[in-house]
Amino acid sequence: MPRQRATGMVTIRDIARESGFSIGTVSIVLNDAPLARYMSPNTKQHIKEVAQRLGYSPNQFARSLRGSRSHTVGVMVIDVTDPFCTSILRGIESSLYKASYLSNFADAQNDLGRFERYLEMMLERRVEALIVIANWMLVDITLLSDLEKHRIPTVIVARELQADCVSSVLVDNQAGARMAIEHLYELGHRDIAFIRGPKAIGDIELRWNGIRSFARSAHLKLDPKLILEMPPIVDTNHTFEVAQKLTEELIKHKRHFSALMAYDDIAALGAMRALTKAGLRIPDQCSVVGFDDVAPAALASPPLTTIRQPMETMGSAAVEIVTSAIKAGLEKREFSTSHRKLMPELVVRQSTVRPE
Amino acid sequence: MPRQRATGMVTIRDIARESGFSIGTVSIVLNDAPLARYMSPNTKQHIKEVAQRLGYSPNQFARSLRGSRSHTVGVMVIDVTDPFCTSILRGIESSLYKASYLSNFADAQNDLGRFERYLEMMLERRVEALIVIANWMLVDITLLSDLEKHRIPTVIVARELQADCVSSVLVDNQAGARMAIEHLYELGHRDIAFIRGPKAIGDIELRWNGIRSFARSAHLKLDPKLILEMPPIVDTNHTFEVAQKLTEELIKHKRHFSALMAYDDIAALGAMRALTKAGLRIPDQCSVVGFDDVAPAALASPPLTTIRQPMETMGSAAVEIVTSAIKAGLEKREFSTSHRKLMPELVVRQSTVRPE
DNA sequence: TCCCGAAGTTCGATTTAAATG
DNA sequence: GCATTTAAATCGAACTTCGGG
Repeated sequence: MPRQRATGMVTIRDIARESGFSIGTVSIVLNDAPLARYMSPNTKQHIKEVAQRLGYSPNQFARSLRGSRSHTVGVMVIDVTDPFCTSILRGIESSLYKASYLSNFADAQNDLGRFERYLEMMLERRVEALIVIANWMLVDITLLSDLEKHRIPTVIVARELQADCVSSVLVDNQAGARMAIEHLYELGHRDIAFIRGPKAIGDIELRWNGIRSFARSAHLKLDPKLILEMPPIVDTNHTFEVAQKLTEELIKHKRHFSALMAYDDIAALGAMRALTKAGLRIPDQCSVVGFDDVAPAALASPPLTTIRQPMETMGSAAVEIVTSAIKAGLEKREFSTSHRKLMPELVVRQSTVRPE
Repeated sequence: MPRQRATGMVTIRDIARESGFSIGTVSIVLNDAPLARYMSPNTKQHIKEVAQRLGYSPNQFARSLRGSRSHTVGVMVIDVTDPFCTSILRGIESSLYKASYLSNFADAQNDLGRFERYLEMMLERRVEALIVIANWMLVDITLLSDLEKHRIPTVIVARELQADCVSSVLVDNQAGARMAIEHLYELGHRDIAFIRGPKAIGDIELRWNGIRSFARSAHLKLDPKLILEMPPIVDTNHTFEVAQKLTEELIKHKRHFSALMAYDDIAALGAMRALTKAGLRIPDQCSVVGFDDVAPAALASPPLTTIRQPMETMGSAAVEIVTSAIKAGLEKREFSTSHRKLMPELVVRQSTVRPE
């Protein structure tokens, strides 16, 4: 009785039978293995043709089982809905593609339970590395031990992490914030309001540090009455509304300020809404600066001046780290974790202008 | 010489050796296979303990090779950077998670070459189904034959597709457009400008049809001078600018209109920029309506009235279709492709108001 | 000895048929 | 014969070894 296969897939056996050569020969030819050097061009040509004709596509399960490589990298996004995360994702996928890796994808949806379950699933599938695109969600440390145990190279993008067994890629938040306030200062603004981000998030605190350090060096006084504090824990879905509320209060109290700087773009857009609703014209009556350069920033009216995080580059950097770690692992070399800090960039658009 | 393993993973063999039972027994116990019914509770207990202690995690490659199931679904996004696509993606991932599938992810980046290469990679990895999240990019028909050949259930989300071997999920574009214009009409608008989408995209033409059919039924005259046509092929990255330009021209020609309706949110935001720059107040001097309800729509000032596509639901529907198709395949039942059309919803925000 | 190709082993888990007390 | 357990075949590809000309 002829072999019966459940799947309609054509295997190396079929190629062998059809071409009249043995399985081994076919394997050698199709993989261009060293031994293929000694094979007659006719044989090679013929086998390749048959493979092409039958639409042969090697079974990765078999291959992976044998070689214990999956050619797959796990990519965990804390929130796919966040444009910041997706820009990084774009960079990651782009680089993975060039390196011929495919990704196992997971959207943690800001939920720690999901995060852990997905981690298990990725481990089961033997991903060769893991890239986590963070946002505000605090990533638990158990993650680290799990991965360390299995010797899977891991990178976290967009989050400062003290742990030493996980690599990281992030922007220089402090420098970025400094660039933003410096921009306002050079335009001539002295009465600047701030929306200060949630203190629970280390990265965002760094932005505040950048502001303070510039203020000190420029002898600029920061008026505490102009500093709006976001609650320590904010669901990112509410950033906009909370920022809007804070700004509305500020306006209601008739504080004077000629510019406003927010810890991220969404908060800046929330502030813009409050200003617009109050009848204030941007930028003539109030300049606004954000941080991130997320897509909606450029779509606002007026378009938002902001600090751009090189999101695609961050994604690519993460891939570079894991691919070299994988290579090192294959060659049994040691590979130490790396922590890359990239420079942001000031993008001047129409929401900032010299004060009247 | 004892067995030497490259990976540090513990296998079923280790459990067998450590527990003193055979490989088969261990497998039966750990999988709760039918035969496990006849096994002594002591044996089961013991084996499970050993597995637990050694931290056994079955090798999915081996499992998949044997069972020819990957428990993986391919998800191809034409553009991850598009917030419309990511909302659908959220729905897909959410449902896949519930069904215990993991996804192989690919971002085609609006590039047909990539699309095809990714298709190959997914085939190699034996995804059990494929979900494509479309946008404007025209998906080639070779895709279909490829998948049909391999009997992999496929769904396209957000695109009308004539082919019968691929399922589809999309919104009722015609009804949606009708809801939008009806909203303006009921507010009292009679001089309505339109930004009409690229004609090359069938779905978007349907929106225009919806408008025309309503106009006919309500005896509303559509002034050709108020109809702005997008060029037939627009890179989505330029939708905003092109829409802005068109609107600026309209304003320059001093045409009178009290409302403007765009074929999607990004175009609507482009129009809003043109209006704002011209000093026109929204909505007092001009109401604006979009389509999609993509994130930036709610963040604009004023927030945009629009037609919401149930994006997450669309993603879930796609997963439902493929999971039942997979189930049918396993049970060797026939499963016909389905084409689901979902209803959009009018979301009234502050960009529309009764005309002065 | 050189070249080409065949045969058999391995990877880890599942499952069937068979063997043990 | 029955209740338990196990050896052996299988999945598909890759690599090592071996043999014929």
